[in-house]
This record gives sequence, C-alpha cells and structure tokens, in this order.
Amino acid sequence: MPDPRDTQVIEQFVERFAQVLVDSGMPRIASRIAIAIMATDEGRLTAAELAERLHASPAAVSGGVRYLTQVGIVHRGRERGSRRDHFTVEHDWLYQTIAQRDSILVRWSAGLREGVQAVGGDTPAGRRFAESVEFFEFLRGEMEGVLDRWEAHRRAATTRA
Amino acid sequence: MPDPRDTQVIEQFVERFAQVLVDSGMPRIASRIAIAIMATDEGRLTAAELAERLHASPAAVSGGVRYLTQVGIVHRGRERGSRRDHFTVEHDWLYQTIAQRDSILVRWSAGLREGVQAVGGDTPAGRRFAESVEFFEFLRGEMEGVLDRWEAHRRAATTRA
DNA sequence: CGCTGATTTCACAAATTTGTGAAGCTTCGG
DNA sequence: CCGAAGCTTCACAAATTTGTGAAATCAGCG
Repeated sequence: MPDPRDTQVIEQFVERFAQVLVDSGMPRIASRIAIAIMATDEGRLTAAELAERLHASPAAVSGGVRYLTQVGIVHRGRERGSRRDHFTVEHDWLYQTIAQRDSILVRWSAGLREGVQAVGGDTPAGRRFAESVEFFEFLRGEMEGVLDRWEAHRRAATTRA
Repeated sequence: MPDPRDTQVIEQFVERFAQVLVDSGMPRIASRIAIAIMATDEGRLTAAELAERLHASPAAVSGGVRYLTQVGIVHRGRERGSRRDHFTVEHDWLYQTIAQRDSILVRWSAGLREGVQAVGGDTPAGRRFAESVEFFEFLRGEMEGVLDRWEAHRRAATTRA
C-alpha cells in the first residue's frame, strides 16, 4: 500500500478543485489530471495510474495529457527501460496560468480598440470604449508590477528559509 | 435613419468582441447583448431592437437579458406609457467584471487550502499546495491595491478634464 | 525481428449548451 | 373590460463538448 493516506478524501478533493478550474475555463479531464498529479508526494503519475485514480479511460487520459503538454503544464517522461510514460506538473503551473491571464487583458484591450474604430472615436459610444481601453491598459501595466513583487516576495522567503 | 454609421462594421465588431468574452466564460447571447447596447450612442436598446440587430429570436434576447440583469450588468427600464422595455448597461461593467475576478482567486485559494488538508500539511504534496495558497493570497491583496490605484488614476483624470 | 505491454487514434455515444417557434401571460390604451 | 403589443416560458432541435471502446501504432526485450 504505497499511499497510507485516505485516498477517498484526496479523490474527493481532486474532483472538487477540478470543478473550480473547469469553471475558470480549463477542460475537465485536464484539470483532474493536473490536480491528481499535484496531489501525489512524488509529483508524478503514470498514464495507467491516472486512468485508475480518475476512473477514466486510457483514451481520455491520453487526450488530457496531450492538451496539458501542449500548454506546457505537464511534462512527459519515461524511465529508461520502461514502457510506461509518467507525467509531472510544472511546480509553478498555477502561477503560470495566472500570469498568462495577462494575454486575455490584451485581447479585451484590442477588442475594445476595434470598438472605438467601429463606432467612431468622436461619438459617445466611441468615448465609452476608449475609457475601457484605458482601464485595460492600466491593468496590464499593473500586472507586471504585481508579478515582480511576488517574485521578490518569494525570493526573500526562500532565501530566509 | 437613426444611425448614419456603418452598421455592417459595428455588427461585425459586436460579433468579434462577443467571441472574446465568450472565451472568457460569458454566455454567447449575453455577450452580444451587452456589447450591442454599449455600441449605441444612447447606451440603450429595446428588446425588439436587440432581436433585430443580433438576428436573434425574442426568446433568446429574453434569456440573455435575464442573465445580464441577474449578474447586475444591465438594467431594465420602461418609459411610462410604453409597453417596450429598454435595457442599459452599467457604464463600468467591464471594470466590475474584472473586479469580480477577485472572487475566483478566493475560490482557487480556498480549493488549494482544502488540498493541504486532504493530503496532510506535513507532506511534500501538502507543502506544494501551501505554497500556492500563499501565492493566491498575495495576489488577492495586490488586487485591492491595483483597483485603488485605478480609482485614483481615473479620479485625477476626470478632475483634470 | 517478432512478441507484448502501453499509448494513441478514430468513430461513435452521452450529456450539455444554445437558440427557436409557438403558446401563454401581462399590461397599456381605448 | 377588451384588443393587441410585447415579453416570457416551454418543449424541442441543432451544435458542441466529453468521454468510451476497439483497433492501430509504437517501443522495449528476448
């Protein structure tokens, strides 16, 4: 019995937190996979283990990890002499995910800018869109600062430890 | 002809930007409605006008505005002596939407905290979750500051104007 | 080199989401 | 009160999304 802890509780947690991520836009299987891996002490699971723990088919696991590797959240590995792949998650994948939210700010901003063009910059509607553009530009600038401060914060903490 | 501008261009913009919002999790019709209203100089449209401009059924419009009023993005109004409802969007609904992202940070944070409990705080996995909790708590604190600075920024700009 | 276990791919089934048409309800004007 | 405009509700159809089983493909080992 390699895991003396209450797998029941962990399984329930995985499902609950996965739902939170799903609500934030991540595909269901992908969320479950990422969290299941993160919840192991070794930080790694094989495809078969994932299928078992998630009660999902190998096909579903395959699709999920394909997505996750493409967006750079998990990495595929294989022990030499083994036929089993194992997967690990980036230790800071949640951080990365948030950092990439930055790109949605860019999309909103660009979209609104199109709006100014579409309705004309010298119209009430145009001015309304322009205001929003300003807000998103501001946000984007601030985001950088926030992440920098986090880096500093974390560096300070780990150095101290 | 109440709108001398190129409705073709505006319509296209509405659809494009709506897709951006959809990708961020807002229902399709709701996105289209909110943007269509925002793109008018008066900042208001009747249900019938919405149905026409969006090439959607009255039923779809009805469902969309129900959602939007529930989340507080649009308001329903009626001229006295008219049978037509008209809808307006909050001038700062995009700001509000971003501000409410704060609540997803809370959910992530809470979810991760559950994770610490589930796997045990004195395990490698537990420590991993705890680190992430710290990050999200940090973010939440920063978010407040950012929005405050925006308020100050905007107040300064409007005062100056 | 072929055997075998592991993973991926493909066609399809189940579940969700989204929008429609038609009927029903509400409310204003006479 | 009655007629009709306008909105909402309901049952259903179309389109998407998600996951499955089974066959195909790939990789290590003898």
